[in-house]
Amino acid sequence: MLGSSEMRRQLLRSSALFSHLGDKEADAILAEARVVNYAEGEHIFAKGDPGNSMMAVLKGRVVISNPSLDGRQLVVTIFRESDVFGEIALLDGKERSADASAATDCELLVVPRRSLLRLLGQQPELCIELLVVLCERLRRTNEQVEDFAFLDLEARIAKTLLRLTRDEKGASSTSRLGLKISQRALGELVGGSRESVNKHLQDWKRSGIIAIEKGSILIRDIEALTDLA
Amino acid sequence: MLGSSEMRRQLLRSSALFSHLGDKEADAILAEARVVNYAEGEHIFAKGDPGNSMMAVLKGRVVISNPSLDGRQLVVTIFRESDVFGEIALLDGKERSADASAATDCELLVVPRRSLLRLLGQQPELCIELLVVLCERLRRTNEQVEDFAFLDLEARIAKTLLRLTRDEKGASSTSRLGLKISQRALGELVGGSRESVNKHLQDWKRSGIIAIEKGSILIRDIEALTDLA
DNA sequence: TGAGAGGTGTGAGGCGCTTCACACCCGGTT
DNA sequence: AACCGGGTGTGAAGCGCCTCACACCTCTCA
Repeated sequence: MLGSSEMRRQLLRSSALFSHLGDKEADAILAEARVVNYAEGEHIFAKGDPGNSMMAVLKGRVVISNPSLDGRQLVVTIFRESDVFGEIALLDGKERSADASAATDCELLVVPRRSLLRLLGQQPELCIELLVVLCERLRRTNEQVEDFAFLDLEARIAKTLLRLTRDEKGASSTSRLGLKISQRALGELVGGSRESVNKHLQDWKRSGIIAIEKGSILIRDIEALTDLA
Repeated sequence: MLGSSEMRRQLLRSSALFSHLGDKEADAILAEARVVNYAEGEHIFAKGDPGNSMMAVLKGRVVISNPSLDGRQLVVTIFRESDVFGEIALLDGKERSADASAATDCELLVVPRRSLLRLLGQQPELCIELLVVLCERLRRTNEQVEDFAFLDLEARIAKTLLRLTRDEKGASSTSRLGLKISQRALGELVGGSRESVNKHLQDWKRSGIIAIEKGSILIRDIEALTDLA
């Protein structure tokens, strides 16, 4: 469905998890995986669904979020090209632990549970690779707990602002540190209300730490932000 | 150092992670692991230390906690017999991500990094077992993030009170749901101040949900607590 | 052209939690 | 005996963040 088998292998290897795979191993996975497209805003899976597959992002952005009882959302992560997600439910066979939906139009490689489990048994390489992915995930989540426990809203906003710009501009090293995100979305990332986010941004604008233009945020003083976080 | 090799294998298999190992595999690990004792309150490792080993708890309790800049502590987990910890730093070769210290006198099996990595490559079984352990860890931590983001202090206290009693009395099914823990320690578990914890406990005492006697907490109305959480 | 939707800016009021301060009780130490 | 440290109970003051309420702006769409 996607050109020559060599091209398809390259596609697979673009994901961190599969990057070290040999041709044979790659083909084994590709034989059982499907490519699926989602439109912006579309629902991928919901917390509580049975988790019988794992996904790799080939193109676009995927938002992982947690719904609260009263309808609020906490955005836990945003995955992009070459990231893998949905491994947890797949590995332990339980329910999905969060919602996933498409932040932009996107293209996912879907690996079914049975296939991956079998491959894991056969390929220690892959298994260890997956261990590393889970470790990173765990470190990140631990840090999130810490942040909620110790940092106030201002510090959390500063921190995620810095993280977002690093992520964003990491590849395309645009000199200007701009960031296009709605304040409501920022609120869902840091676990705060839209209004509070706005107030802190205004404070920072007044102190010259950031500038706001045309719905995007420019960071003028990284030092100051780093101090706050 | 610990009797017959058969006894030592049994010891090793008492840990969830190693329970499915064959004799040969068990011996391979035992050949490279050491048993170490720590006294109550003793330091095991600190956040930031190089992480070149993994531990299995043979006896006693180990507290995993995160220090904040201003000296506060957040207790992340308490590990007990048959639990394994310290795998993260071991696997990715980075620093330890939290503090560990002995909550009671305890006995740990210490597996050095190099040994375990080699064994993982050779034993897909063990590798998958470890994946499952990490998944559980990840689910638990995700839930913690959720709790901090959505639940107020009262709900978090209720929840951990329930969890603690379940953990405690799970094995030794004492009919009475008592729990001996200082209110300060409870505060560190839920990310709140000792005073606030006290106030909620008092409220609950007045409503007959719990009783407090001789420094230990009796749960009288599990229903009510569950509702709060 | 006007209506509606979604993003932004801002003030008032209120609740939850922290910090500080202090009093009390108990067990161990000298 | 007097004393101390650690755990507990409680009130006052204050801050951070939330909710609510409302104004304004811009874009899209009929």
